[in-house]
Amino acid sequence: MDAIKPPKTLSEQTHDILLNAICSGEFEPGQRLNQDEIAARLQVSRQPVNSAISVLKASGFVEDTGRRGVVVSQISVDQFLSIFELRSALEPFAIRLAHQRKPVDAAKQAQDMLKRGWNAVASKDVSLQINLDYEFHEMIYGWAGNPAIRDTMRTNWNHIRRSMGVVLRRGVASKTSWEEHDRIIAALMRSDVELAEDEMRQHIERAQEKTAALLSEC
Amino acid sequence: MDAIKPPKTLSEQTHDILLNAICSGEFEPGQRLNQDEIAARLQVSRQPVNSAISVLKASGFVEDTGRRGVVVSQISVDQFLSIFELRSALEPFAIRLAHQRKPVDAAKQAQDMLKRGWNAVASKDVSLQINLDYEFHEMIYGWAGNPAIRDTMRTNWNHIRRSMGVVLRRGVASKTSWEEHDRIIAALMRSDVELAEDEMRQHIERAQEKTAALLSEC
DNA sequence: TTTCTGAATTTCGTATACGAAATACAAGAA
DNA sequence: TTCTTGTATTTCGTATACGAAATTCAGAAA
Repeated sequence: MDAIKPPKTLSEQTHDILLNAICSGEFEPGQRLNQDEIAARLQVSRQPVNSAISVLKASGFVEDTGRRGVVVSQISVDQFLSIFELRSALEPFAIRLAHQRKPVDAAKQAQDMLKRGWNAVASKDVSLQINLDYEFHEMIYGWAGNPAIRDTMRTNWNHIRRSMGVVLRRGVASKTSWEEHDRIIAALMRSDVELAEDEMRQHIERAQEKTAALLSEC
Repeated sequence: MDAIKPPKTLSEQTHDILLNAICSGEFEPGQRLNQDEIAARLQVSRQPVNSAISVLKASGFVEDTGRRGVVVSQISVDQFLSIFELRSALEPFAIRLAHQRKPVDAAKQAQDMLKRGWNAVASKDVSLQINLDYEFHEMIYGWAGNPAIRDTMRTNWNHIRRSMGVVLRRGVASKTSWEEHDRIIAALMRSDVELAEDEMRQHIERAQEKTAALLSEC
């Protein structure tokens, strides 16, 4: 029997809500975070808000102004590119590990995942597409059996989400993205690691190019 | 003229002190963190302590017991191995980037760094050796010009420090480690990227083997 | 003796209070 | 008018207060 977990604290809930607001684009880069205002809106005292902001500051989603309070961090194109550069090394590596360690029901998981992805593309629901894109990659990290890779990418993903939202909202088709996911899985299931790694590398590079072009526009 | 920076808040100072206590091994894995006790010892109220602990929890250095308060996270051998697996992909990649982007005074920086490293080996000062080992690798990340890699490794490094302390305190010579650093720099300065990458890969693997063996002993 | 039970204690999360520093703004000087 | 300067307001960080939940432990029941 599982132990009963205590429910999330107000501080944690506040953190999650703020993080999501930032990553979904609801709070724009540069926007000031006023503790009183947030506390009032969430119907809590300033204490959990202050605590949540400390965590956000430590993970780089907000930054000190040097003056009063914090603002949502800017999405710098350089930072974005550096994350994709990191991914271009890590994700093919994860594919290699996944090939060695993937569970027996990997094919089944993959089919399910891809199906949900294509449904999202059909539905034109942008935020669902972003979430499923992450879920796809996290599935691979899971197969790779390396928690350090998963944690690293989880943090970076939130930074990417902020940029992706901008891009996808501008109507860039995520159809090609899921075609690439299809091919990655196909190669992996055929145990053609070299090809799977290469498809992944290209997938990342294409996503980077598409996004960077749009980011530098605005 | 540079702007005057506000001094670190008590919350941030408390966080830094606790993080260091955890990573240096002063606080052992499993040890309970009592907010009142810490507050009294640091001569602050519980508020900054609570805030600091929230940040430590988010970054995985402490974990909820499900009961009351938090404890220092266990150093799991699996987690340790996964970080080194991550490094084995990232660090050679960083070398490749560093080769392309290193600054003109890289050779000078490297000589200085290596000299300080060898002095530390001679001095037998364990914590200095650990710090300089990190500084060496961070120098490479700096040359690589990729902030995402640097941030990723900075977080993971604190987890590594906890394990390294155990190993180095048991008298494992860090002499070989600096010999390897020497060879990495030599290859990089000769622009032999393939060799430099390979030396780095081996450096990581050897460090992993040494540490893992000792970790599983205790 | 050992096991159970519930009151006392501890210790957390959160609310509220307070002082300090920054911003906003109005009134006077140029 | 525009610039300066002193004051009121805002808003942060931190201290303190308080209620709730978990732990501890003394005393009763077995």
